[in-house]
Amino acid sequence: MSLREEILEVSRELLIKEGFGKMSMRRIAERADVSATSIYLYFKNKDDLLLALIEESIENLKAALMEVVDVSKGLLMQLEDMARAYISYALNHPQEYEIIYMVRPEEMPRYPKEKFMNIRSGYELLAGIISEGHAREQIDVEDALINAYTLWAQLHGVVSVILNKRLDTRIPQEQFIEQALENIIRGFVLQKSPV
Amino acid sequence: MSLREEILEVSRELLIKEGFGKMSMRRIAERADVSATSIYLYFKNKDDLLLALIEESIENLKAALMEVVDVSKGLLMQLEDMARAYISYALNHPQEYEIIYMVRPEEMPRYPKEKFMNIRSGYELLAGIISEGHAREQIDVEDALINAYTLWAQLHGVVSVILNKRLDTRIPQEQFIEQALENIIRGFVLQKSPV
DNA sequence: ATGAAAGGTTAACACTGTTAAGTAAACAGT
DNA sequence: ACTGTTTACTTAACAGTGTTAACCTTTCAT
Repeated sequence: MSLREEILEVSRELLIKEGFGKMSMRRIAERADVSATSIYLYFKNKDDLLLALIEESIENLKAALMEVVDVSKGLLMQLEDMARAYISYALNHPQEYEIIYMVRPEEMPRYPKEKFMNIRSGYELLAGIISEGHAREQIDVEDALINAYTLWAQLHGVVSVILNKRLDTRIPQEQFIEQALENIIRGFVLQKSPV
Repeated sequence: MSLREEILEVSRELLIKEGFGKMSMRRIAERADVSATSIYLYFKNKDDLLLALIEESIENLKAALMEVVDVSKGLLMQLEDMARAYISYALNHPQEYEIIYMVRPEEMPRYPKEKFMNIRSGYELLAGIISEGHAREQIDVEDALINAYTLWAQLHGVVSVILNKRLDTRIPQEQFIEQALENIIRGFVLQKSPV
């Protein structure tokens, strides 16, 4: 295993087990048994390293979504499955999920859009399914890509509130998720033109 | 103006004008013309100061929502107005909005739930309106509070995607917002039992 | 007048990301 | 076999961070 790969592995482990706050260059270096500056031989800076982790996380998230894709199932069912898979992944891998939304383009001007475009590719998967649903005339949406984004955004909001511990203690998490899913799917799917 | 108030004011100005990254204790102190350690006379630590700013921001956000409340308007219209007000506030005061979701309870164990409960009071406003709509039988929801949270979560997701610059460059922001609003409101409002 | 409290200060600790300069081993060309 | 260069790494240092301990003054109450 190359040092670059080891740094990535150690970083990810540190991130997951100890949290983002503990993921410092020196700590990573220590666990990889090299000096802190060696990291800079393989990553331009911490954001660059973070970005590599983000890309891995996006891949994992995408893989988790892909797993539940089942074209035989019909659009509505498929969307719900994906939405549930999205939420499950986020709640089961909180740190991995959260770094995806942690690094900002404006805070790392050295990395222009291209990298973030790549990151966005997760949306394409969703857009593809929506498009397919449209083609099969199960749904009537103006623009599959926009709807993929709104769906994604809504799901992100739901998991974000939970992960940020902003959910009222009076509300059971399960019930919140079910209600949110119901609202989101309904709001999306009823674009189906009345046949 | 007390030093405590001045620290808050300077912090807010620094946060808004220079961004969260530039808001360091020493910089705040410099602008308030005191030593950095003086801040600790009025705030236990940086998170405590941040929490005070968050509370102010929540108040501002709530005030912005209150402004558009118009009970003569009917539930659907009112919800849409509030949703738009929420998005507008977030986009027009990005730094103020973002710190609301920045500090985490688990990262500041010294502040237990009580403070965050207070922060949550913004949701109550929304829940109130939904309850009222329910009372007037304009809507049939099982639990107004849960629905207030799901609505809030979805709105947060929408602004979050925009503020985090995760929106695909192919998608015009305006169009994204309109589509999201449409989906969110529809998903929520069609719980109205068919009369 | 004396003691205590209020409201500040300076110095220091243990961190952080990052850069510059240096070293030691491996390799290539003549 | 002796060069010169590249590769992979290190140490030392800079400038910054949040935070604590210890120390001054000034104000105030008894």
